[in-house]
Amino acid sequence: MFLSTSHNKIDLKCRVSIPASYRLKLEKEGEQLILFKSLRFKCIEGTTSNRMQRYIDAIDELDALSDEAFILRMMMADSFEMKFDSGGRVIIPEILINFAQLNDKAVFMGIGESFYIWSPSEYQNQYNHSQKVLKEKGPPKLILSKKKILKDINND
Amino acid sequence: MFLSTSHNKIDLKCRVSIPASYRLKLEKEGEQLILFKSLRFKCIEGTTSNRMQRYIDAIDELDALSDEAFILRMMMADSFEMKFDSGGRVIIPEILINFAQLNDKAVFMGIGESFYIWSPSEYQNQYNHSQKVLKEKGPPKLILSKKKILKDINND
DNA sequence: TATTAACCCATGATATCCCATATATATGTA
DNA sequence: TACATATATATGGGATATCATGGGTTAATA
Repeated sequence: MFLSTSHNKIDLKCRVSIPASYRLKLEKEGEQLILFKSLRFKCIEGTTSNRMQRYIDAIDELDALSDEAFILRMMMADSFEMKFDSGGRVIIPEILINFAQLNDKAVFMGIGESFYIWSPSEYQNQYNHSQKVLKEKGPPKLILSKKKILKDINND
Repeated sequence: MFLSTSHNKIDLKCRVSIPASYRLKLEKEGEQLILFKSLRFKCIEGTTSNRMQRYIDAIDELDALSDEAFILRMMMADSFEMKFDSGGRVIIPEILINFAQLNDKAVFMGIGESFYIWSPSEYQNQYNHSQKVLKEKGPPKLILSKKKILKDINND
């Protein structure tokens, strides 16, 4: 799983170290790293090639002319397979740098099956927002049982 | 997987570089590159010979006189097996150039199992449309199929 | 013979590789 | 606890390879 948060530097060649724990997960599973534009936030999302393959499979199951299929195709087009150098770094494509408005610092935020890469300021915004929601609404109820998760999924 | 987007030049000899990452995928799988008229959009579609073979197989399973079979056969008729030069370029057949209204620039858009080749202006239209849909409808709530997510949950 | 594809080599930009160094984390010892 | 040492991780920079592109020469075709 991709967990924990770290702040790494982006150098002049647009290289950035992927946190070692993330690399370890990828290596253990023999997976490639895919980076793409988040559909939800102004950040880059990272995940495994295996998971990306499942998005691709999902395209074939949709009406090819539907909006969903369209958005999925665009997501593929904004995705990149990363190569690591010997120091565990990747070069972030310019398109993604611009999209997430990254400069010289990147905040890695592990969220389980994938992770986000934020600019420090955008990360701070999101963090503040979540703290505010937490204060106003209280902590979310954790749904741990499978039965409840299934129910949620089927009610969406 | 065919991923990411790149804008390459079409030279006076109608040669264009196929993005290196696409070539790598084809090479790794020992596949030929097939180009054909998209059935849905005003663009060229590229895929592997293997996937094209599956289209061909699918025709045999259809009613031989059906419209579907007819359309698929038309697609075959306008399909071309590409040969690479030493620099990783192909010569795009004139029929396809005209169909997609290509001029001196081609936009390669990877969508997983295949990729599109657009004229810059048509690509821009498609891109704008997807951004509009994304803004209006938000990201698809559940992109992965329920079946697969249930499977994930039960495997955890 | 005219046209076009196939093949060859050149070039600038940029990614990749390699090695050195700094920083951080963990471990051992007093 | 405090400090020293070891290990792993992150970062910097220069050499090398690869990519996209241009252009010329030969081979096929019709």
